[in-house]
Amino acid sequence: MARTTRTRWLTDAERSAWRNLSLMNLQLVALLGRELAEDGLSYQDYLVLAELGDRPDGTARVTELGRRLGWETSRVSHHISRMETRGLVRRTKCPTDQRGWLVEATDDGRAAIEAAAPAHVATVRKHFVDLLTPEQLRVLDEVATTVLDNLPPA
Amino acid sequence: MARTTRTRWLTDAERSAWRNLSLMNLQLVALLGRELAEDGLSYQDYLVLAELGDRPDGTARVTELGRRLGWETSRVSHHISRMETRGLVRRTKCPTDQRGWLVEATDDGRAAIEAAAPAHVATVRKHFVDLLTPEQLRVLDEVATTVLDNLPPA
DNA sequence: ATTCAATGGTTGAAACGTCAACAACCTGTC
DNA sequence: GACAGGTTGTTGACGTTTCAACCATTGAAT
Repeated sequence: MARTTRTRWLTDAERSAWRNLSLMNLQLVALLGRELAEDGLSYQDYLVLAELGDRPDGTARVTELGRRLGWETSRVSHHISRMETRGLVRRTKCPTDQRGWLVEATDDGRAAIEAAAPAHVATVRKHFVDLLTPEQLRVLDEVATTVLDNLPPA
Repeated sequence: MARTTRTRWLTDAERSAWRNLSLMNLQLVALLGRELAEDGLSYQDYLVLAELGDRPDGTARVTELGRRLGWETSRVSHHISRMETRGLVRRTKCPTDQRGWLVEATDDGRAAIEAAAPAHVATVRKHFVDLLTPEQLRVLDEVATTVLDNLPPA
């Protein structure tokens, strides 16, 4: 920003919105994580397994997982390694690109997310979705999309 | 949830809202963190220093900091220790409760956040606040407050 | 005064995330 | 076909976060 421009500080309403939204996210994720722990999964495990489950062939490239989850590639790689150690997922060489790997859930992985999903979804409903009107949900999605579309390319 | 109740899965709109909101938060925090790194602070450092700066006497109890930031006490303790090592904050025994500590920013800490704040706020504006209408911000705050108020006590 | 549950905070170990460096492969161009 | 530059993913080091165990102090009840 230009040195000569005086900083436009945030108004109380602006600060409050950003702060409360962050706090909300933090607390919800923490809650969901504690819940999932009872089923032997972390929230991150759940996200990965859910993403794999969404795909027609049940596999995803490492980079693609990263893009979907908003994780750096390195983070994906480390996390997949840990999940692999625990027998939740498996890596196979990508047939069409020799640099790449396909990640897929093992039977144990599929069983784990199937066991955890109902309680997880129920919690998302109880503490988030069902507290809001369709209109509020629409605005949230709209806002998030707007912000995401305006992020710097990197 | 009752075993007999069939799971009400999320609709696409509900999934999208939750997913995009989380993604938005993740990306914004990452962006702000990279920004602040140029001024030698992490996003977490910034939050702590900002919170201290908000207080009339410039001090806060460890637990109080945790409540405001949504951090577990242990996390606060560890983080304050690291910041103390770097000379950004200082602990003093709480005069009214011998168990407690008061955290306060050092001169270096105050200088650091003052140096970082303008660019930080500008980024929050550019990539969040200024992209949204007052009405959208109002809904965000309203939603976050609703959700936070309905969290389980723990 | 003594006990006892609750609170405030710290610690160490383990899981997690980021960063920079790197190796392997792909793609286009000459 | 060889080179240049970009892409894919891994690794190790290091900082961060969680979890459980723990100690000291407080406040309330007896």
